[in-house]
Amino acid sequence: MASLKRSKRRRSSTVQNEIRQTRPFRSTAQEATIALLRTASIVNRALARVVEPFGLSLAQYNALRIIRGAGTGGIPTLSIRERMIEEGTTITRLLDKLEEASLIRRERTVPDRRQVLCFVTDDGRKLLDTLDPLVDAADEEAVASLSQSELERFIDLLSAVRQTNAKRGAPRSAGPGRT
Amino acid sequence: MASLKRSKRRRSSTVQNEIRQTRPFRSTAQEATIALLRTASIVNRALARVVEPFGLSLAQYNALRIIRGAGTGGIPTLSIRERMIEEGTTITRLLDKLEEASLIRRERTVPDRRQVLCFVTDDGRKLLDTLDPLVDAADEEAVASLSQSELERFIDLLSAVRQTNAKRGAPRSAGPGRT
DNA sequence: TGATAATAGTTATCATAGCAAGTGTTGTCA
DNA sequence: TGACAACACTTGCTATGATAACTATTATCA
Repeated sequence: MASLKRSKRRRSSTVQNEIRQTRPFRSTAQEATIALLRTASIVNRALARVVEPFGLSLAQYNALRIIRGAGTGGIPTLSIRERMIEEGTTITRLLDKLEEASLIRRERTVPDRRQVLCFVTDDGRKLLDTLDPLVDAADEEAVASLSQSELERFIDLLSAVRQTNAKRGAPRSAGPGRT
Repeated sequence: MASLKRSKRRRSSTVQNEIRQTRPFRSTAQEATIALLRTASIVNRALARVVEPFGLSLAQYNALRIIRGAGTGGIPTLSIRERMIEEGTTITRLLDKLEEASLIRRERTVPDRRQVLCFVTDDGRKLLDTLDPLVDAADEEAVASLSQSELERFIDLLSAVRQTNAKRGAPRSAGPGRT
């Protein structure tokens, strides 16, 4: 995967060619947001196609991984939601499905009976063991056109964009939840 | 909006802090795809909130803009779909809504009665005239943390990612449809 | 200790996305 | 010219996401 030669790239944009808009983008900012959304949509579907044959949506797979990542102590429902890619999503039904499929198990906590802790089951762990290498490969493929340094630059730029938008609009929990 | 000082940024990742995963990302590629999806999700919702008060989803707004962009000649239904951010989406019902709201009008073409041309109405144009500056502002805000040169770099990187993924997975029409 | 607020989830509602199958129209070609 | 393929949507179905309202439990504090 040779890194792209784009050192002298003309500022006439590829998204514009792809979308074939009659008039040019009204601003570079607009071009960037559209490129971002479009790219994410494409990558999202590519990844979704990897896990769907196993009966999971991408969101379910991510939730399952988050639950496994929490270890033997389990993780409360809302903590999962905070860590999901889509932050606002309704987590309960997603977990219902995972529980129906015996991939996780849930139980109310002892001192605080409001909380529900989630644990991955052996079945869940087994499924993840199967899926992880496939998803890893898909991740690599998705960004295969970027060199390692481009990748890091890419991550930095994305972080910067998130940081501006995290303040207003997508409030995240403040305190450092334990993990 | 001064561009961020990140010249010597440590490679310990912000997404990782945000998502507070117990174990680190398994690869830079994984970190990048998650950062991409998460960032897009945040920006998507920020933009959606701008147009929703006007009764439009972001997808509807985009479709409406595409139709307007086609000019007085109109644009066939499937050409709209090709240019949408979400490529696979079912466009018919989306257009139904726009037509119900009198923002567009549709008619079968004369020689080829399979096609349905879409035109923006005066109401639609008026609504866009109201929305455009708001969306423009939201676009600028979404990427406000990036300098102009960072923006262009960002767009380049996104283009590169799309190009790898466009081949397999998200087949786009080949020929240059007229516009 | 009893009212009120804050937490942690759950449920309801509605709109949209994704996929697949169906319909009507045109093109191709024996 | 008649069958079959290709095209341009359209419709049905299921699942997911966004919001908001609701329930149960715990914390606060006069």
